[in-house]
Amino acid sequence: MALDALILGLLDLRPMTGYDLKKAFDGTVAHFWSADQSQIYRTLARLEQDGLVDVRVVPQAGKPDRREHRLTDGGRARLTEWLRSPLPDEKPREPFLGKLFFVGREEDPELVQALLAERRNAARRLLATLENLPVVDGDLSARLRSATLRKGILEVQAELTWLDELEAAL
Amino acid sequence: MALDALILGLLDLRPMTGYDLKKAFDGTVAHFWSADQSQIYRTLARLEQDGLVDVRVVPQAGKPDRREHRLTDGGRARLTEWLRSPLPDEKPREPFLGKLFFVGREEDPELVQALLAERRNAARRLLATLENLPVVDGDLSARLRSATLRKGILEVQAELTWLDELEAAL
DNA sequence: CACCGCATGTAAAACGTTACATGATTCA
DNA sequence: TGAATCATGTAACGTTTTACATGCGGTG
Repeated sequence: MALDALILGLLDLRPMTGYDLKKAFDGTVAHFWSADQSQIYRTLARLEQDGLVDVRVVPQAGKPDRREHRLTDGGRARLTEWLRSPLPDEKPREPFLGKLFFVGREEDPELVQALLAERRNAARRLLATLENLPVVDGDLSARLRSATLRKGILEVQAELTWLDELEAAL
Repeated sequence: MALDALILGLLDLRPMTGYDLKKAFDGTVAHFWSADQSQIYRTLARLEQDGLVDVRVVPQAGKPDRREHRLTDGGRARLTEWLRSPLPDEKPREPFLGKLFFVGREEDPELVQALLAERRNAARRLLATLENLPVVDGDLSARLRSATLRKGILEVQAELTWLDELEAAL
């Protein structure tokens, strides 16, 4: 499962609590994956059971104890295995395009405009978010991470261009 | 659920069997949605139970009867409702970017090359598929459908460009 | 005999929503 | 002072998706 591997990958960067992971999903990797809290905690529990991570409880003053998860050797092996496995087929899921594909039947040009406008707003918000994520320049790892971000940005920009073109054509 | 709505949308174009729908998912709408057979049949059964589609059995010579599904008034209403509902948040799921994000830890430039090459092949195949899909020019509906396809094509092309750039930079 | 057209069934894995709990701290 | 937010986590329940297997009557 990809979520397993992504969690392992994040924990390989540094040990984290479930809470930390949630923030990582909402920040660093938001442009290619999302996961909600309960999903993260459940997965973490399973990874622990499977011996891929272990937990160290770190007391804090004035805050709940941190349950820090870190990779075991088995976890590192699992991550490597995933990185070397073939890519799964993509299965796109784009509700926006789904709507656009069928919205013509409503015979309502304003509805089309509204749909495009809604999407444009979402795209702009996303672009702003991505542009605020830190770009670090450094070794191979850092450059690859930046590249994933760059791809996200290019994609949103391409979408905005496409929207311009489409709105002009209608 | 979006799959419900997409099936309703397709059936609104013309009545279809589950089998026809599967082909539609693998062809016409492949660039923004995928569904497997069992999922389609199960969903059709549910839609029928809910009174959103009904079935007419059409005998054929030398082949199993066709179970043609067509929209009821309720089904059309449901489709309209979906088309007018707000867009859900996107939750990206891109295993490729996930791997790229973490693959640096393997300290293996060849592995990176292989990953990019694998992706490039997939992108090229996808581009070929999309370019072979028919583009119809006509009324609003037709133009919107072409636009979804155009977006798919632009996206893959942007990805190929990004791959060029990235490979050159490494 | 393999494949097409057409479907059914079942189980497991994955994902999401909602609610709850607790002790700081910050902000109006 | 009271409300909101942060930091951390648990739990129950429901929905979605995936994977895989099976059946049957043609046709080339």
